[in-house]
Amino acid sequence: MILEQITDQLSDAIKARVLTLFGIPIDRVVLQAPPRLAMGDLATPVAMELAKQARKAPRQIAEAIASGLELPVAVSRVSVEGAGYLNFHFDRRLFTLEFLRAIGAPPSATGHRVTVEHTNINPNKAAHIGHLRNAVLGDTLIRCLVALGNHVERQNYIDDTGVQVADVVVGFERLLGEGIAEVEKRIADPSVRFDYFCWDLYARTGQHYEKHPEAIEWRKETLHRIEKGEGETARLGAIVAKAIVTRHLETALRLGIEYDVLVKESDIIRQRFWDRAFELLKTSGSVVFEEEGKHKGCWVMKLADSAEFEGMEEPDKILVRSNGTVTYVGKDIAYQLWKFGLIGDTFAYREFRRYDDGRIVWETTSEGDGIEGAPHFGGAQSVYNVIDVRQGYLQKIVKEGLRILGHQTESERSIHFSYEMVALSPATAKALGVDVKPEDEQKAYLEMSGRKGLGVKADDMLDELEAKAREKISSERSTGSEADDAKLARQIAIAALRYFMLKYGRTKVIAFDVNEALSFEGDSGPYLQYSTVRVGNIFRKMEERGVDPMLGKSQLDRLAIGEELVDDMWQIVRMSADTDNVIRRAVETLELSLVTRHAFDLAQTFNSFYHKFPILNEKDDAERQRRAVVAEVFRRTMNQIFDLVGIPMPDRM
RNA sequence: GCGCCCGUAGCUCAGCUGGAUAGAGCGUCGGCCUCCGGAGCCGAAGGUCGCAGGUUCGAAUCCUGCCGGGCGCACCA
Repeated sequence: MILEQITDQLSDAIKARVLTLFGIPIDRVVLQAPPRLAMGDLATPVAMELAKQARKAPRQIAEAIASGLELPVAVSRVSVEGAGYLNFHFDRRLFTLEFLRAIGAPPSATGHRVTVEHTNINPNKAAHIGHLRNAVLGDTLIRCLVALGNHVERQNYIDDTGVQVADVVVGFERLLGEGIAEVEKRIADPSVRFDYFCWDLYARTGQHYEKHPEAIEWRKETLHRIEKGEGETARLGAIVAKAIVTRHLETALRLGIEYDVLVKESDIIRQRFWDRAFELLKTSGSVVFEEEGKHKGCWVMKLADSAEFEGMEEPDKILVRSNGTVTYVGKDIAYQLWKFGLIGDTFAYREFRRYDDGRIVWETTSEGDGIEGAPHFGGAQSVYNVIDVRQGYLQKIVKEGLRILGHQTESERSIHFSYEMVALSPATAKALGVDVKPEDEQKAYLEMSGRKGLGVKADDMLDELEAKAREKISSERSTGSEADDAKLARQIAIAALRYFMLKYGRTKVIAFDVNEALSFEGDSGPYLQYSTVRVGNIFRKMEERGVDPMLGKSQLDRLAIGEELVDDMWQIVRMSADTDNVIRRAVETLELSLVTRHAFDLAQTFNSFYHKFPILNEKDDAERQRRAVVAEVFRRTMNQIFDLVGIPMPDRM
C-alpha cells in the first residue's frame, strides 16, 4: 500500500519534471527495485530512454531531473548511478513503521462480481494429482481475487451426462451385472472407497472395449439413456455421479478448497438453458443447419469469417449432432451465457452438503425439489475458467459464441485460465507398477490416463505426505498429543502439496515425481511454514520472559528503534512491502507461481537474518527492538501470503 | 498442413511490461548445533541462456528463420 503510494507520487513527479525540462511528455515511468540494495529502493532508467530525444548524455539528464525533484515523505534522497539510472533511497525507519501499521489491512471492495469455475472433475472415478493442479490453481486464484477486493463466486461444473460416467455405468451393469441396489450397497459400505472402486472399474471397462470393440455399442446406448434422464440406467448414472462428487468435495476439503455451487450438465439441458441459447444462436445467423455435406443434419457454428480461426482446415464446429443431441461446446456456450446473466437464472437449487461452519454448497436440480430461499447464482462481470491448455480451442469457440451473439464485453471478459497438464515421470510410473515400454523409457514424462487407470490418486498422495510428516514428527518432535501431531502432519501435507502445484509456471508440464513432491526441504511449502513458526517461537519466549515486544498498534508511535535499519534487516521489510504488487501481477498474468516464488525468496532472506541476528539474547534494547520489528514484519507478511495460497499456519513444527 | 506451448548449471526450475555482475532448489564437495529448534545457515565447484540473423545505447527477454520436444485442430469431453 505505502509502496504503491510512493511509486505513484514519484512517477507523477518525474513526468512533470521531464515535461518542464525537456518538453517531452512520457506516459509510463518504469520504477523497479535495483539489483542490489546498496543502489537504493526504487530505480528508473528514464534518463537513458530520453537520451536520444533530448540530445544529451543520460547522466546529465538524470542529474537535471534529480535536482529539484519533489520527493515523497518516506523517500529520503535520490542519486544518479551507473550509466544514468535515477535511484531513490527510502527513509527506512519511517517506511517500516508505516508499513507495519498497514500489513493485512482488508482490501477496499471493488464491487466487481467475478465467477471462477474450476475443478470440474468427471464424476466417474477418484481424483488424481492432475485434477489437483486445477483445483489448487483455481482456489488460489479465488483467494487472490478476493484479496484484491472482488466478490467471487466459486463454481464447480459437473459433467454428469458424459461418456465417462456412461462407461462406469456400463461397468456396473454389463461387466458386473449390478443394478441400483448393489451399487447403493457399495456406496454405503465404509470398507470400500467408492471412488477408488470406480477408478478400477472404469479402467476395466476401457480394457473391455479394446478387446471387444463391439461393446462400444453399450456405451452409446447407456449414454443415450443417461442424456434422456429416463429409466434405471439414468438413475444409476445419477447415483454414481453424486457419490463420486461427494468424494471429490471431501478430497478438495482436505486441501481447504470449498465451493459455492455445483452446476450439473444435465440441468443445463433439462432447465431449457440450451433451448434458449440455441434460439439466440440461430437468430445470430452464424449457426446454421447443414442440408448436405459431411455435416448433413447437424447445426454448426461457422467460424470461417472470424479472424481468430483463420487458416483452419475445418472452420465449422458442430453444436447439435444429426441425432439431435447437443455437443459439449454447445452446452458450454449456454453455461457461459448463464454465468454472465445473459439468459437469466431459472436454475433451481438444492443443498448438496454443508461445511463445518454451516455454509452450504448448492447444486442445481431439475427434480422439482429446489429450495425457495436459495441464493441467486450467475450474473458475473468477469469469468475465469480454469481448464487445462488442451481445451484451449474449445474455450476459444465459447468466447466466439458470446461474440457472435453481440456480447463483445463479456466475450473479452471470458478468461481461459490455461495451464499445462500433470504427467508422470518414468520413475514414478514404474513405482506405480506400470510396465513402462522401452520406447517410453527415453521420454521426459508419461501422460496420465483415467481410461487406463494410470495415475497418482489425490488422496493417496495426501496420505503419503501425511504419513511422511507424521513419521518425522514422532521421531523428532512429538508433543505427546496424538491429535496435535496428526493435525500438524495434515497441515504440513497441505503446504507441501499446494506449494508443489503452484511453484511451477502454468505453461510448464509437471513431470510428477513422487520424491520431489514429498520433499519438505528447500523450495517447498513446509520450508515456509518452518521459517514462520520460528518467528512465532521467539515472540512466545518473549512473552514467557515477560518482555513486551511493543508491537501493538497503539505502541508503534513510541517504538524506539533508534537509527536506521541495516541492509540485512531493511531487505526483509522492502521485500515484504512488495507483496501487494506481486499479488496484482500474479492475477494480471495468471501466473500464481509469482506468489510462491516471492514467499520463498522472502523466507530465504529472513532465515539468513535469523541466523545472523539473534533477538532474544541481544542486550541492547534499541537493537533488539529493531530486530523484533523486522521479525514481526516478516511474520505478518507470511501470514498474509499463507491465506493467499491456502497454506495453513502451524503454531509449532 | 495450421495454431499454441517448452528449450537457461548434472537434474527440476526462476529471471516481471528490454536495463546494472544470469539466480534458486535438488545433487556433489567443504564448514556450522554449550548460542531464539539443523525441516535451518555459510561457502565451493558448475552456464556457447537450443542455433543463426535482425531491432536497440543495451537482448535470456522483442522480431524473423531454422533445429529438437510436447499439445491441440472429432457428429469425445
